[in-house]
Amino acid sequence: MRPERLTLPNIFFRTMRDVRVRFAPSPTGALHIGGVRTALYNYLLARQHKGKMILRIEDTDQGRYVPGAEEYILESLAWSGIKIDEGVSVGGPHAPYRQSERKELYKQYAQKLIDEDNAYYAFDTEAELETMREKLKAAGNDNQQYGMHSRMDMKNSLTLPADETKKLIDSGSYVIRLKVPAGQQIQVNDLIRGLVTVDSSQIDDKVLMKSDGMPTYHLANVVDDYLMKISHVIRGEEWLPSAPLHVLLYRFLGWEQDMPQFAHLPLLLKPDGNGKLSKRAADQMGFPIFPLTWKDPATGEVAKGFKETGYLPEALINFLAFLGWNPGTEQEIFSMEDLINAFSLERINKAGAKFDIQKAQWFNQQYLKATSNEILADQLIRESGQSISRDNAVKIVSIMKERVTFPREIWEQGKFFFTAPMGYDEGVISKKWNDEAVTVITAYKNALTKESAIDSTSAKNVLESAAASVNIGVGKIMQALRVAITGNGSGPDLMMTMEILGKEEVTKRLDNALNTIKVKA
RNA sequence: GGUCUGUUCGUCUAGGGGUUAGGACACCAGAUUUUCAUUCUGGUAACACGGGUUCGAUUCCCGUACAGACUACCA
Repeated sequence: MRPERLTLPNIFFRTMRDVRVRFAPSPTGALHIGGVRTALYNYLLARQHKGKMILRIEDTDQGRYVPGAEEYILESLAWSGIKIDEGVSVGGPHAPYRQSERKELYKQYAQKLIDEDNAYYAFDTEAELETMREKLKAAGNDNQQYGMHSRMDMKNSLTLPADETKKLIDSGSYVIRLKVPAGQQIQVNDLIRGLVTVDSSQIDDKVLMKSDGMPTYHLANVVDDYLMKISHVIRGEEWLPSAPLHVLLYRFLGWEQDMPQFAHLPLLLKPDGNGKLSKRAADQMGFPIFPLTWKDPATGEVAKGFKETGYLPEALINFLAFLGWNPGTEQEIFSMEDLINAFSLERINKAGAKFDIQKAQWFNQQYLKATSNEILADQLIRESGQSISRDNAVKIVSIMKERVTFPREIWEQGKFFFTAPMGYDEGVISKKWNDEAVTVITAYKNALTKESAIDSTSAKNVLESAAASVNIGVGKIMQALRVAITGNGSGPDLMMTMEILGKEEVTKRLDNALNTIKVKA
């Protein structure tokens, strides 16, 4: 039996409460593919329960703000098919949704914590903090943190006389730290991992308000989740260690009854070795890590996205959904609609998932094959820049799409549909371009000239009779014929290729091949 | 180092006290195909280790190992 992850009251609680989830990235660069998955799981839960998906921008670190990142996040989610019900760009009842614009809001909650002796002012310099850590380390202390073992040795409103404290506060340079109580077992009931218990001695007196007046993630996230009536916090596993701190904050703020449920997602790991998926790892393996192409405004460096690489959003989403979750059936192809119906937090895995780009390619191929010829034909006409009839475009696409992983490969590998070969595959020439081939192809060309037009059937019939007339099997010269027409040793159905090319073009190319390719002695 | 989390084929995973441990990707082989691809069929391949509990453990418990995350006035 699976371990019990939901207690009965929890189930009751969840069904009684409107599902409101949020995706809360910080605009410090391009959205990582793992972030897309986190957003996806949030979205799936929201849609399944007819709830709301909220996008909140966590830009409390002004130093790390990257221009364009927010727009990038919006565009990436839109491309992925993840729709935002409330948040930046769409607004909503809890606006603003950008934390920097909510700055004033957090102060009162920090003040409440101070008033109730659950937080305090601290004035230590960076150097003093460093000294403290070193001292604790030298003394053999296991955790070198600003907390119950060290706070009374530091420069803060707990240790300084009231008048000096006031002076320092008035000077404006201070932080507010949480006063973590001693000897408590803090429990987080994680929907994926079960009950996680941490001793409060392991939690340090985290900074809640920074000296620039901005809240840290911990405060802002708890305040906003409460104010925005978030029902489920679904986020990456890297947040699990700080979840007890957040529980403490909810408790001190008097919001424990309304605290959201937590679900900490397993990490996305790099394909080889260990460690979490990074841009560096992706670069090494030669696959994208961002949904859309991203140009770093600081360095000018460009990172190609999944979209630009040729991934279809539906395929990427399907693939991503299965990294850490599965429906428990043998169905693998899931549309967004299917995912919304089938998704459940209970079936999310605990262990990290390695990012297997080959599986992503397989999904892409499945979705490409399922895409209608008409849609792909329009794309082909647009992207190839060639003037071809829609009829022919549909034919090209229908024989090419089975063979490729990405749509662009249809025209990359089908160049010969538009231009006569500039050269011929050497390997095929040396093996297959012999007297027999020349005999049959010459006979074939002559027979073709007498036809008024060709389609794949007549092309084949004519070829067979031409080959029979010189007593040579068709099979022996097929590759030579292909190379004469396309320049390549392999490709889609040759008869259909000839139909698309038309009689004139085919005979022209055969002539050309007959004239230029020499039979090896 | 400390805290937390995790560990089923190479990868994503199903399963769960007695199973031939299932599927998918990848890989290999065969069939089909004029070639390559597709498609079809088949195959190789896994319960990290050690102790318990039990008639029986891959499944439950405890350890160990390994891995990861966190350990900022970053999120």
